[in-house]
Amino acid sequence: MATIVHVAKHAGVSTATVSYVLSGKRYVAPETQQRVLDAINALGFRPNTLASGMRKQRTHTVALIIPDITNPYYPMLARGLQDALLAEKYHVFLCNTDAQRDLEREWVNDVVAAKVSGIVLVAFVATLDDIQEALAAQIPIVTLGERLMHPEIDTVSTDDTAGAGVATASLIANGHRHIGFIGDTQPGALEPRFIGFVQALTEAGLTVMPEWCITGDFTRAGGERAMAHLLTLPTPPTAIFCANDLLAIGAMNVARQRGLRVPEDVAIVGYDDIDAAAMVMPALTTVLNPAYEMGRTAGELLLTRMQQTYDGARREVIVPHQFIPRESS
Amino acid sequence: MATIVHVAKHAGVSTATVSYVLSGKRYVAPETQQRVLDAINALGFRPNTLASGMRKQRTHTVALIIPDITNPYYPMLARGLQDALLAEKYHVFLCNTDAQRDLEREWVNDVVAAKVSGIVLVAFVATLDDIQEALAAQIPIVTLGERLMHPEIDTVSTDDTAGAGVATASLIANGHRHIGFIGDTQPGALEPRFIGFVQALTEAGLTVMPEWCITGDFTRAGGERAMAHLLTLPTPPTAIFCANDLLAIGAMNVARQRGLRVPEDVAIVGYDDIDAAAMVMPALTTVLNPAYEMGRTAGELLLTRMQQTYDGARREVIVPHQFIPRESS
DNA sequence: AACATTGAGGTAAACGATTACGTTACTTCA
DNA sequence: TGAAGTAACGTAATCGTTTACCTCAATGTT
Repeated sequence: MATIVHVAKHAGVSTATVSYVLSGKRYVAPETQQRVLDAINALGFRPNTLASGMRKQRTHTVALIIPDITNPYYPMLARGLQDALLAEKYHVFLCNTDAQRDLEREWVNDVVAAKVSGIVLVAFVATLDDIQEALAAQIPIVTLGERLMHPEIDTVSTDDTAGAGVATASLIANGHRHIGFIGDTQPGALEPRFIGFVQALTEAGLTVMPEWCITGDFTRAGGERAMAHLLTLPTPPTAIFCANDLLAIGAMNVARQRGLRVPEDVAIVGYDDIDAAAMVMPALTTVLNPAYEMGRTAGELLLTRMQQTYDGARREVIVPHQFIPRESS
Repeated sequence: MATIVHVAKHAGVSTATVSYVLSGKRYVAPETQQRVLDAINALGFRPNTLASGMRKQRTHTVALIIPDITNPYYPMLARGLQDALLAEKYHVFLCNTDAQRDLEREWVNDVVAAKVSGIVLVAFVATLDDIQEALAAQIPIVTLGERLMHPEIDTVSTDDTAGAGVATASLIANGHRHIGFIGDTQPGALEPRFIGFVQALTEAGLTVMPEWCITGDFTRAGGERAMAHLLTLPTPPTAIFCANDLLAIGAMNVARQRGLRVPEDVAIVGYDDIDAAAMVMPALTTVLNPAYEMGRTAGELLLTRMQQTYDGARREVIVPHQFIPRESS
């Protein structure tokens, strides 16, 4: 493999000059530049990123730390991030934490040691304490969601409360008065969707019925169980807002198995707009969780920090949600 | 940040000794070992992977080069790979090629320059010529699918021909005699599924009707178009084998919109078992394309090469498919 | 003519771990 | 008792770039 030394020899200049024509960090006479470029081509030289990373203590790599790439939400996020970074040729490191705190912490420390140039973190349980090393190493971080607040951490998030509000309001606008909820009612990452649901009902002058608000575990099976339970009630709701599409699809399947028509007998709205949402019948009304857009935005924020074109105060960008009416409501 | 020099000073030994207790590559007296370990803890030392990579010309990182992480098949693959590599603490680099040849080539060269320890490649269009640099650099490669044959490249694949055969045979066993195909009938990555289809029909003494074999473009819309076309035929098939689930779901949706019952009026079988397959109604009969298993296997093969516990001849492992009967057939 | 300035590019010290060679102090045994 | 062997560890070159300092010649200034 040709190194910068070989190139320098071949072009009759010093290694410094080669390095400078590559980086453009100082003026090099046009003819000299050409000689160097020719030498590079002739030898098929490729800079050794390791050596360069070692010197600069940065690797032109971004770590994407997420719970699980297998969750249909994250591939989109990953793609958005990559597309944003592509132009500047950053690579991306993929880290699955399974939403476990020790793994989240471990990965952060790991990628700090690996001298990544930036980190995109989807933290489910980590606290500021867990990312101390990254902060100390001055590595730019962007978090998704609002769990981690810090003056030097940019965050991109969605206004899930508003999204859930719009979804619920659409049910109300369709004439429903008995509206249930399947999802997480406890403080946590998905709580805003419950809050938006409650707000929409309250604003419409409707009361929230606790027995219609079921905690499911965000899987299709969870949705099935929750729906089965709701249908045992003397007066089940006529419409249900589910905190994600998996729950909604599970609920819908159970409803139809019991002979109920969707949306005539029971209307169902989901959240996220996963692939399957458009494929089921009836197609699921839902709220698009703009994963791609969030990934891209995170990448853009990160880029400005990594390239030092911005180093001001914390930024928070909120990517708009989008209501997607289909057939299930 | 503490370096190995600090640790050495703190423990009163040389850097060599520190390095050796870390790697275990030569005997160090137990008490000395303990002193070093204590120093490491006291200083919070973490080896600089860049420095080590530079010296060893390997980075303990594996590149996963795939067309598109957004395609629901690949996240599973990625996870399988990661899980296999986790124990040995290899990282994974994610590279999307969009199945474009120049990108495939570019990424291979890129990760070679980045001195990855291994490559998992899902090549759609690349030829041996495109991965020349990786071969020259002696970097272990595992390819998925049988496109790239080379004495030093292990490959893991599935027997799609057999899988398609089983799926088609199940249709025949159910009494169908008029069986159609939606997918790719041309030489290419998914051709084996067509071949398996043809073989199954032939073995059962049935003839393949060209007008029932439609080329779709592997999306749901493609499936819809193909099915719409089939239904214009004077005698449409009573069963259809689709080369992937997206096609099958599209086909199924169109059939039901036209008032046909699935599977009574037309039976449908897909391939891959994507998430949505279990969620649609009726749930789709399909063949599991064992992405996770393939990723894990690829990881295992790679590990043996990277750790030099194997350096023999080319290995090819075929991960078994699995027929998943559900409601659509 | 003496000095300052500018343009172009060279020198060599980092960066932090690995490892091929040594070295030193004990044992062992003829 | 001295040569050979061994246990335990140290020295310093090396990997390939980057970049803080220099250097040198040519030009400009008074």
